[in-house]
Amino acid sequence: MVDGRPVRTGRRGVTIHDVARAAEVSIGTASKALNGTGHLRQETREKVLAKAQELGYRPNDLAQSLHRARSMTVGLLTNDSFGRFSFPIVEALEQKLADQGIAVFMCNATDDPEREKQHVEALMRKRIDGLVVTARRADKRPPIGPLPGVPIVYVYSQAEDENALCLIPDDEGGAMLAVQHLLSIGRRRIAHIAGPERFDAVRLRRSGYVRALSTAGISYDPSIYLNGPWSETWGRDAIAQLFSGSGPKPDALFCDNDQLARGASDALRDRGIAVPQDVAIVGFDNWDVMTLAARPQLSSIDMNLSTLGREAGEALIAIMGGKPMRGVRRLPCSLVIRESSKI
Amino acid sequence: MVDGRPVRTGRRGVTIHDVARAAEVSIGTASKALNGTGHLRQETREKVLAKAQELGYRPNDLAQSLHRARSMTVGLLTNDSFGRFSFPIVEALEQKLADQGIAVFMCNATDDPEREKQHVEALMRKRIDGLVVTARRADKRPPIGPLPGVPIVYVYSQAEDENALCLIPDDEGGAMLAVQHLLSIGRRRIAHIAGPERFDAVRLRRSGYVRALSTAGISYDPSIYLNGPWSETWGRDAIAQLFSGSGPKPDALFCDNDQLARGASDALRDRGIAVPQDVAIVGFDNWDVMTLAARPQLSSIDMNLSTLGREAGEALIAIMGGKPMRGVRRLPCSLVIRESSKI
DNA sequence: CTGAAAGCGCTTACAG
DNA sequence: CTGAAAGCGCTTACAG
Repeated sequence: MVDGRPVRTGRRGVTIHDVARAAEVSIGTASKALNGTGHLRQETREKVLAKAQELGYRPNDLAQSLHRARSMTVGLLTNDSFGRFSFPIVEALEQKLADQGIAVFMCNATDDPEREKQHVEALMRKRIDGLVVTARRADKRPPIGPLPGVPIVYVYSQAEDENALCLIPDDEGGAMLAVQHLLSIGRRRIAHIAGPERFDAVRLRRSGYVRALSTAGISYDPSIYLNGPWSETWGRDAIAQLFSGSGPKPDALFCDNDQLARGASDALRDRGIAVPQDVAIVGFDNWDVMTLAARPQLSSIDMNLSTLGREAGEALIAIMGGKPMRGVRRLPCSLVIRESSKI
Repeated sequence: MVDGRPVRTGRRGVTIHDVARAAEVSIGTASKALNGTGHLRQETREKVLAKAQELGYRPNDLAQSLHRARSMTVGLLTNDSFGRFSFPIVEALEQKLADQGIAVFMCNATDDPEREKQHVEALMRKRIDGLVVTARRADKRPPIGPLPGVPIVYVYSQAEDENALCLIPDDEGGAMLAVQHLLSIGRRRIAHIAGPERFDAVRLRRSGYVRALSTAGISYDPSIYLNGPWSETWGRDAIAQLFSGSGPKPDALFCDNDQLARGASDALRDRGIAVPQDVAIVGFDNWDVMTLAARPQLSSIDMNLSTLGREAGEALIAIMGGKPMRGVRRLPCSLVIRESSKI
């Protein structure tokens, strides 16, 4: 009890009023003590803190946000049916933001523009401070914004939005890494088992493949560049195409993902062709489920999705802090060498 | 302009004051019109709505939540490094909640108890209405709560918390489905390539395997029950163990996941043993990346993770609505038959 | 050093 | 049918 009134904590939980009453100060003073602001006697400050602790006081972020310009929340809009790619991005992003005391609303629109619109609307009502958009897409996506006062960062997704920042892997550079590596181990006839051409990434990787070859003085041979779906099955079928004819056979494969590489590797094994002795292989994604299970284990290009997520978080924080950023930023991939391309 | 004052929308966006001023009513009336509450003249209501639309008014959920008992947000705490399992759950859960106008805060604690504690603390300050905890774990996890006033649902995760609701797949039933199916196609010597024994799920599946066999009058033979890691490599190694000796060979395999099944299938192929003619296979997880790429495609047990996520959402909504639920609920798995166990 | 008061954006009895 | 006022839980000038 304090001055006759019980120190009650209403049905709705303990508020700053309860703390102030218990510490026998005004709520203004309690607020200052709790936030470490203003000039207070050390004694007062400690008393308030002690009472708050005792009562199990938890400040109400909703009330705070009403004053501060910022809600300390951001939205994360995803469209990815391939959770596999977004997961590392989202994980790193969330961690980065959580470290700064920023909470993340997750919204999955599963490629439905109507759901997407509703999500954005709901996020705006929640007064998010920023928005991250991620999605595996064949090509550029329509822009979300502009959202008055809310910066947008696209990650692993590119929008036709010149005012936003886009962070994506450097697909062309990644492909060059792969091909240069194969060249460096002495391969000269490098086939490219590619994904569907409608993907931006596929076209960029093709371009990297061609550039790396031409830099080495090797001209592009369309007969060993093959497009197909993103599956192991297509990887196996591609081997059938490449090795059935009577022409010269490839001595290396660059594959647009690890499933293609795995399929190709299995098909070569079936034909008694040795990897990497007869044919070296480099895949893309560095997906351990594939690379480590294949025999031999597969070299691969890593898109560094965690880095991408982390940098997206850092960029968003910077933008929210008043430092505008825009344009497309391509982050480097890296090469992970395993048995399939050693020696 | 209205009565001399410009209809300005402050730096912080347009508020209900702006709408009220534009519609020439009080903010109380504006509020009622906007919410469809109270008794208003049709004309007034429409005028307010029109002005709100015109000004691009978006109600501030933060302010609303201060009044209503509910913030219309829930927390989602994950600990899953295998994003693969949580993704379908989380996706279905989020969709279910979004349909009810409930937003989801994503928190990944990546198995760090300290991070987990901070996340929970942050969520409480955000005044979440509920919490969902998900994680792939070997065994029961320590309880999060109790959290005053905040119901908790564990999904794909079990806690030593008798006051909470836990939703998990019926592993034992799933295993029985698999084995009964193999029995139904005439197999009698069914090996079980299992995961690590420290997993609750592994012990339960073993029990389902044993029960299904014994119901069919077949006694459990420990020499064809093998534990190992969750990898394709172990699946292949297990085949070496099972088929190298001189004893009778299995005519079917039940594998604790699809990677094991895939590895086993590849190893059988290498030995010239035909699937399903010589050995039929059923895996677990129904993970298309594995089941569809294997030759032949793999039958598998589906844990119906989307259903699990959806039901977790429904349960949480029900509990938040005042209908308490507790205890462990095991949801049925289903069998998906493919070439590896046909005929 | 501390408190009273206004205000963040909204809702909801309560009068009229 | 509409408005004035109190209040949700907190912060922040402004006085004293």
